[in-house]
Parts: sequence; structure tokens; C-alpha cells
Amino acid sequence: MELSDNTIERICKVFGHLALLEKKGVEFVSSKELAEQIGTTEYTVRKDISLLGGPGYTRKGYEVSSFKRELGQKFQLTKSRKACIVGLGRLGTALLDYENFQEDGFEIVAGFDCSVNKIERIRTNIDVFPVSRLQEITQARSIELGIIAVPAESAQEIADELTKAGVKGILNFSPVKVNVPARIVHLDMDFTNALRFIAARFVMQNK
Amino acid sequence: MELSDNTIERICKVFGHLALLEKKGVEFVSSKELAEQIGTTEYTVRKDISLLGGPGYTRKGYEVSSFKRELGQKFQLTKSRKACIVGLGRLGTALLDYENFQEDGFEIVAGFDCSVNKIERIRTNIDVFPVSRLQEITQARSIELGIIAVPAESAQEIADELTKAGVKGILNFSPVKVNVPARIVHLDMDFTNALRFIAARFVMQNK
DNA sequence: TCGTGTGAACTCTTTCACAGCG
DNA sequence: CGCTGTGAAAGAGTTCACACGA
Repeated sequence: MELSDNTIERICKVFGHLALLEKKGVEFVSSKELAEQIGTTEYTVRKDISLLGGPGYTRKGYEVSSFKRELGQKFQLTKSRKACIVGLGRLGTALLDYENFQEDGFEIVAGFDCSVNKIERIRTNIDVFPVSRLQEITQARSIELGIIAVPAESAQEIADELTKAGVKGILNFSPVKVNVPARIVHLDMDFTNALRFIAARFVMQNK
Repeated sequence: MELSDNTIERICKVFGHLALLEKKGVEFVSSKELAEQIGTTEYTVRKDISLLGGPGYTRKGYEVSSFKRELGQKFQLTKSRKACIVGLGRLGTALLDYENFQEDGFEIVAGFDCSVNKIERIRTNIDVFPVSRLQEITQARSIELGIIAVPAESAQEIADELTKAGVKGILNFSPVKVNVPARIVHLDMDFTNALRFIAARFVMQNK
């Protein structure tokens, strides 16, 4: 069975929302409510779920805990994944301590920067290293995800390093697209482009 | 004519890449090269451009400067837009000084936080205020874009404040979806969900 | 009766093929 | 001749309608 990226993304959001509901102690949730929370329609939610083999009938909606557990297993979202951050400028250091990661099964286990001065100045509980040790540390600590927070000009170079180091996924915060082999899943998160999109979108909306 | 969000997003990326090429002094670029740089196919690039009314024939590709100027005008991407950041934790303060914004026509003209202590401690060239003054300052400085960098629990509240203050667009970095009226363009950038997506994607890829 | 599961209809997007300009 | 512009074909993704289980 082949799931589209859109479906996977929505399922991830559903999972996130189920986690929230579980914490609140809610027992059941309808496709309609999930749809509202993740910004889509109830039809799409039900269709997505049916593609995975829906969890079973009730007349109250989906059972929060068991459904969450099922999704977690299917996508291995419960397993804690190790990640590293490359580039310890303002954004990189902010991400080092981004508390939401830990809560949701992602653990930042190393930070890298090419400036040794910067490495010495940083105050954090997470170990920081020079970029020259990226491959060594990544392998030693079985890091699966690399987060790129370096300036545009060195982003591709770091992507190559991470590729060589054998990470399985890359989240790229630099404003350039990085090229990596297809086997490595990667996502570009370009803030400037996001603002540009918002601006362009409302220009188009008003004409 | 109605452009899809996908098309708008791609056009924004094209614009960004044209700006880069212009800086490098490149004069012409083909649909194929643009496609590679923004991660799509040459067909899609040409189709997108044709939806805007393509810029005219050459046998060398598109003329970088004039094409960029044309896109800039059509989407008003050259006009500088004022933005504010709400929530001055680590992420918020990192964004305050994110140098790529200024380069690309976005200007952060204010920061807000509910903690007065934090406001006094922050060292930055940008003016910071208590959240209670959000509406006043937003209107006084004609801020069009609001960036939400507060924790999940207050994100919706801030989105409501920004809506009342009359911003046209919202970029939301908190891990919850915010609800705003349809006239306000908004985009959710949830880091945790991005990592989850990457993880889920490579689990699916390998089975 | 309520809310899901799902084939079928529909709509939107991407790909293709090829004419046409410089 | 190379590379664009674009209508038409193919392909995806979304919406719908309705059967069905609790």
C-alpha cells in the first residue's frame, strides 16, 4: 500500500492531536473533530484512516488511547529517535533547548558548529562538538536525524556530511534547498519563503 | 484567474532563486534549472509561469532580472512588509535577529512578550513591548504580519489578539493549529510535526 | 440513530506532446 | 535548433453517498 505525503503528514498531525487529547483524559474523538483540529475535512480524515485499515466500529468515534497506540506502532512514532543540530547560531541554540522535541519522542543528543569559540561559550546540557567530528559522533551515538541550522552558503556541505554520516532524515532550516539521495527523507523549512508565501497569498486573495 | 497554493508556493521559491541568481550575476535560466533548484519538474515550472502569462520567448531560458522584477510586481514581493514577533523565548529572540528576513523585504519592527522581566533583559536593536500593547503598536506601526512563537497553551489567544489588531497574515511556530478568520492567511510551522513526518516517511519508505 | 468505512464521482494537479518563436 | 507556452491526457487527491455495525 502506498500512502501519499499528504496522508502521512495528516496522520502525523492526527497523532499529535491524539496525544493531546490523551493527556486531557478525553476518551473518544470523532473524525469531524479531528478534521477541525488538523485543518481538513472529516471525509479526508476517514479516508486516510481507512487506507491504514480503520481501527474498528464504535458509535462514539475513535477510541483515543488505542488509536494513538496503533498509529504509534504503525509509524514507529513511539520509539525515541536521536537527532543532532548542526549550526549553533541563534536558531540552532534555540532548537537545542526546544522543549517540545523531548516531549514527543525526539531527543537532541548533540550539537555541532565550526566555530570553536562558539562551542566553548555555549551553555546547555547537550554536548556540543566541532563539525569535524560530525561523522564520528553521529555514528557513535546512532543519530538518525540531522537538523541543519547553518547559513545558506554551507547548507549543502553539511547535508553532504550528514549523508556520509548515514542519517536517515534531514530537516533543513537554511534558506536554500539541499540535494540529498532519495533514500534520505528531507524537508526544507524556509522561514523567509513562508513569509513570502503568506504575503503572495493575500495579494492574490484580494484580486 | 485562480492560482493554487502549490503554484503560489513554487512561484515564491522561484522568486527566491531568481534573487540568488541575480546576485551572482547570472543572466538567463531555463525552466529545467529552476525546477531542479526548487524541487519540481520543468513541466510544472513552465505551467506555473504560463498561468501568470509567461514572460516572452528567448532560446536561452528566462531573463533573470526582468523576470524577477515581473514576479515581484505581480505578487508585491518587492514592497517591504512589516512584521512582529510575539513570544520572546529562545525561538522568538532567535527570529528577532534572523538576518535573512531583512534581506528579503521583511522587516521585524516589534517584539512582544508577556513577561516584563524578559523584556528588560533582552538585548536587541528591535523594540520590545508587553503583549498588552500588541494592538496599539501593531496599528501604530502598520504591521501586516504576525509571527507566533509562544508556547502551545497561549497560541490561540495570541492569534486572536493579532486578528483583532488587524494583521493580514500569521506565521505560527507553536505546535498547535490556530483558528483565524479565512481572510487572514496563516501557515503553521510545527517543528515536532516536521520531524514526525520525516520519521514516518522513512518508516513507510522501507516497507 | 450515530458515526465510521469505502467504492465511485468528481475535481484538481501534474505530465506530456508538440507547435511556435527567436 | 533550443527552449518556451499550452491544450489535452493521465494521474492524484478529495468529496460524496450510502451501506453497515454498535
